[in-house]
Amino acid sequence: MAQPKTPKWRQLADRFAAEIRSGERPSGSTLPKISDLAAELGSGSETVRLAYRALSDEGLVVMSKRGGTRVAETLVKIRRDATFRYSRTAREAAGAHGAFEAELARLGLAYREARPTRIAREQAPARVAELLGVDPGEDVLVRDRVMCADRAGVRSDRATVVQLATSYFPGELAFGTQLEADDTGPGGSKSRLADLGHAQTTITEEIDVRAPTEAEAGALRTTADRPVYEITHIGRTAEGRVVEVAVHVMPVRLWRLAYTFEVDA
Amino acid sequence: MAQPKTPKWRQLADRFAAEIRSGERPSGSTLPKISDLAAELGSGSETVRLAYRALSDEGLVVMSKRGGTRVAETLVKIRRDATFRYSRTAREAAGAHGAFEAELARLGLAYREARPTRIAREQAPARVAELLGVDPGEDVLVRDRVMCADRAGVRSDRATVVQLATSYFPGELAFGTQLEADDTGPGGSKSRLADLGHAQTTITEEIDVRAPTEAEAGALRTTADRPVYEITHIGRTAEGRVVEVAVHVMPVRLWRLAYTFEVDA
DNA sequence: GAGTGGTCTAGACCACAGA
DNA sequence: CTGTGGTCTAGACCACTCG
Repeated sequence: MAQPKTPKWRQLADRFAAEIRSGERPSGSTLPKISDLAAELGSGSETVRLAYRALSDEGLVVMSKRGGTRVAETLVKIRRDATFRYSRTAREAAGAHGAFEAELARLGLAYREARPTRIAREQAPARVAELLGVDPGEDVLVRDRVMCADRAGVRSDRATVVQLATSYFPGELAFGTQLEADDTGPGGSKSRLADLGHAQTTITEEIDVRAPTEAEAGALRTTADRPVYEITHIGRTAEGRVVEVAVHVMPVRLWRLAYTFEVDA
Repeated sequence: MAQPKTPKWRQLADRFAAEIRSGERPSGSTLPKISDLAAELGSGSETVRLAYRALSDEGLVVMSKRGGTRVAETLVKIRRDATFRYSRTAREAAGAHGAFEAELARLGLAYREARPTRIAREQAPARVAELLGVDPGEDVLVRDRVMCADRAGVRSDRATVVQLATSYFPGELAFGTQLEADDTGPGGSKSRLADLGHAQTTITEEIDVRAPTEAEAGALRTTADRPVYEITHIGRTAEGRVVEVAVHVMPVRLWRLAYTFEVDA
């Protein structure tokens, strides 16, 4: 039976993972620095780094350039439940980012945006333009957010960036409406779109995992070799018209996704 | 603005990706072998390997130990639409794996199982037992499949393993029924469960991305550093009882996922 | 500014799959 | 069996970031 040998870095990562999960290495404690551990084990530093990187991808440790490698404070991934998130009642119940904020709060984290939402009229990427059914050269409304989660009292420039979210709306529907305002009010842009007579009733989300672009890696403070989710969210009205396309990019190591739906028996 | 320098291996990967997508390097053509290219570029072999690995993760090339590195025959990922997949009509329309087979056919691939479905009465993993609401020590019905996709005329031991699928059913419902048969008939196990009065009406799927276990890496013919999707599928009856939990493990590089659902406006 | 992880080279050796 | 990719060491140098 094709059973490849377990690489040494994997074994090392598994050993540390066990120590972390057993509580032997508590949250916040520092792991040996790469060069020291390599010397101690008689391994190359690259081997140790691969082990640490695997732990980082699993969300067990956080690596930083000066601070060394530490056991993560939050050992569980953020859960994103796409189904309930988008019902109007849920959206308007607890503020604009209700479901998301509640989920973060459960992990002891606070939601924040890294900078004000960027609102612009510009061309959409080709794939988005096609989905929206607009001409590739035509301007659409773009709302672009950088979403963070901090532990209380953490300096803002050290916060964890958890998601990049860019929404696209057809100009015909959105220009000159409250969708161009900084604050879109209770329930957010989806509720305003509904108020304008373009309520989204059918949502399709496509999930892909890929390497981040250079810009994404920078914004998410991750590296080119750590994969990200790319979720393309497509909102359709009852008539089947696409009124919103949103692209969410988020590091795989921070998130777990969930979908609930009904089927005919 | 934090803009990390693009690593050399990324630049090299991007160059090849462009050449592949432009058609300059046609499907099936062989890339220079790692050691040659490294010598030609004056780089270390590891750098070239990282570039090739990134291309492989993106599904653009296939690396094999003797055959070298070739441009992939199938440049698109397999799409898995979870929503339509599970309606009874869709399931029974085109054979047991209707939606999946149709999707593969669109890519010029044929569906096959690597070995007969393994059917056993045994303990479920702790997490699954909890979801099913059975005692951790209690036996449940396990159906375990290894799913492949081949191009026509490919030797069976060379086929691409695309998914490991393990379903768990409470013994109380499943033991002694057709769910233990090799062939569960039209519509598969979900339809049989429905015939027994336990139709699934609400489906929850949780998606995670993680490193494969050693056994999974072997079965999927992938390596420990390439991530896999782990989809936990939970089927509930109208009364809210969990009657099936299935765990699907599949290489991230081969798949793209899609969900469609209705929301209240 | 100092110290950490990150990238890269150079090259030995290993393990697996294909001709 | 042979040649390919895969793993690993050793060590130089780079770049980021936190104190």
